[in-house]
Amino acid sequence: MQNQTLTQTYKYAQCLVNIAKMGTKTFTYLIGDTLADKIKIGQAVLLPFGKNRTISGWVVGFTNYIEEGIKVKEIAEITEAEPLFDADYLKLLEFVSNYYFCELPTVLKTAIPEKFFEKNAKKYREPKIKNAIFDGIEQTKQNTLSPAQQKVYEEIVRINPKTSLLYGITGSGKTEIYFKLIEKTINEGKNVLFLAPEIALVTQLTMRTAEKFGSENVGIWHSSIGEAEKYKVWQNLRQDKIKILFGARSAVFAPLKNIGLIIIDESHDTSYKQTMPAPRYDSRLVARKLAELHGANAILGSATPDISDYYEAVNSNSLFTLKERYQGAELACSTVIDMRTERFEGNFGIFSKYLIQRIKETIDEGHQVILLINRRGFANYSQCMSCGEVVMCPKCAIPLIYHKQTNSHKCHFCGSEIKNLQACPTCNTEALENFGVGVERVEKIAQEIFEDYTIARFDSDILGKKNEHIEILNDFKAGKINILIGTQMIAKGLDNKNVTLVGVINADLSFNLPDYRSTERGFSLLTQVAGRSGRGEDRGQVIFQTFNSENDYLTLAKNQDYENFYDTELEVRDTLDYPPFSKIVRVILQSKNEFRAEHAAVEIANRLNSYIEKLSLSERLILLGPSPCVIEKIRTEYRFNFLVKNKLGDKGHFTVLNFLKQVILPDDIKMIVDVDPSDIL
DNA sequence: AGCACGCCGACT
DNA sequence: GTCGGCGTGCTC
Repeated sequence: MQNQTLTQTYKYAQCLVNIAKMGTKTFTYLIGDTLADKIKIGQAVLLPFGKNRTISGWVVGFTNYIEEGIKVKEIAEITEAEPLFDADYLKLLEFVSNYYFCELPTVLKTAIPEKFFEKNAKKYREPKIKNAIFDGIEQTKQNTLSPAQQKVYEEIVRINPKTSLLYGITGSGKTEIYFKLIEKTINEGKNVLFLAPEIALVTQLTMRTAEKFGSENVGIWHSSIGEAEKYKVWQNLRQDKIKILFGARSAVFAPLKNIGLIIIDESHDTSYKQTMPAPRYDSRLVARKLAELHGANAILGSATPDISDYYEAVNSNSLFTLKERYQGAELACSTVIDMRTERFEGNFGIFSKYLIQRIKETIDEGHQVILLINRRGFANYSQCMSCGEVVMCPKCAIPLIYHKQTNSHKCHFCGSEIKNLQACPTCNTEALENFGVGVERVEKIAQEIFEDYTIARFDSDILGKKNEHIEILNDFKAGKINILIGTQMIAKGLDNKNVTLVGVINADLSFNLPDYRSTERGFSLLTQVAGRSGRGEDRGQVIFQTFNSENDYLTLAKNQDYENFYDTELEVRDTLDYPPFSKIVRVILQSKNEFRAEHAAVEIANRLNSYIEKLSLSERLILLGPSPCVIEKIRTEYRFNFLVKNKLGDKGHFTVLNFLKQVILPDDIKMIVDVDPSDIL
């Protein structure tokens, strides 16, 4: 890519055009005399295109060379005085485009506010923005670090790896270390990017940071920030007016300047990876690339690190460990309750006698309870007691799940909803029964058992109502709610010192998905939710209910023993050639026609296989499949997939992608390439 | 994405 | 003969 300061010596600009189907192809335009010293990389421009058409585009390079037979046109005008991004930023987008197998304009669309894509960029009006979350915030004094925190902080500074992994058990006070590092970075005159896995956590952290560093220095960037505000923040970032930027996944693309430190909190969280739509990027990897471009440091922090991150840290002397809880709190003690014994003794309910007793005792002592049931809705599936059919989504190959709150059957994949379903869709008999346990059923039964206590539910179905989830969390923190029942959403970030009991209604749910990462996710979820208990002065307890008390992973989660979990899991990954011993590229072929999807998958997999054989790379590029996806149909599209396990690093990666690049498919078959997939359902 | 060019069927 | 169907291909 050409140096943007040398524009005067170039006659032509290479431009990306704002037309999705044109892909990454660039078009060469003449730079007119009036624009000669103004056009830089990242400039938004209007371009004459075809007959009688003007479209918007972006300058991505310069040249003096014109291919034969091409009649160049001249750039019509500049739509934004300042360039939107610089050459380094473009490198970041190109990295995403190349590594994640998607066109550059697709990456650009994810990265850049919509405002910059409007057909004929209109005059920009100053948006009215009220930063409500900063209201009433005043700067407060710094907290001091505990000796353990101080030691880790000093180690990180001394060893100074490009990427560090801060492994600290739940409640060990990783945030205090982040703040100390932020302070150091800012004192050195550099800026900080702070990523958190979801918006609620971003908001919490932003408030804490604004208190410490002043709200004028802090910015926010995530998908719920309005377009007008994003535009404004973008300009502020380009003018280097923001020192600390907080955000979720997409914030890696915010044009923060002069970055000295990138923090990725709860780095094990799968929401850092975008699965739909393309670009299917992992913001953790992009963040590391960004750090490299800025010469910055990156810090990953987690109580349950991603297996691959931990492996890498162990093998590169960049692992930093916090093993004690902050301010002397102890880890919760754990109890496993075997629900088979419970049934044998005549209790067929979803609450064990012990859990019921402990819930009552805990609340009567003035403490609070969290119950985890990792399943939305009321039940697991609805079955007709007349014909035996399970009610399925009309578009997807998964059961519809009854939701009591809305009196509807919902598909948890495509979101389609059937209201007030009385009779079986197959035989039309009114004999539907709900089987299995979801969060709504737990709520209903809890209301019956604990009728004197206040109970609230917290799951993604209440997120629709604007502020309800914030209100519930505030009420819970204020002690107005005795029992909070929720899905995995309650496992993240809740820091309520009065919670001393966490009950996991069905600990088995987390381990049994047909996916190589399901044990990792299950262990992480159980450890994280256990970490919500006993964060104050009083020791906490976690109760795991299970039908499979011999499950080794449950025992490891019970003991909150990440290191042993890591050793166990690493061995499994090694034998099966899964990450970190390989990198995975997943290829999905989908079509409304089942046979054609399957045929395409078989065809492409076969051709890829012989391609790999021809290059004598079969030992290190291992194909798995093709086979129907675990979820065989989504939104009426049939899905087949195969995996490529790559043990050859970048060379293997681009060998596979280069092969896939030249695959041509008919319109009715789509190919989805998911690099480093977060699940393989 | 648009828009032109192009090569076959049914109409005044 | 010619009006118009939308398949194919190009746009710096």
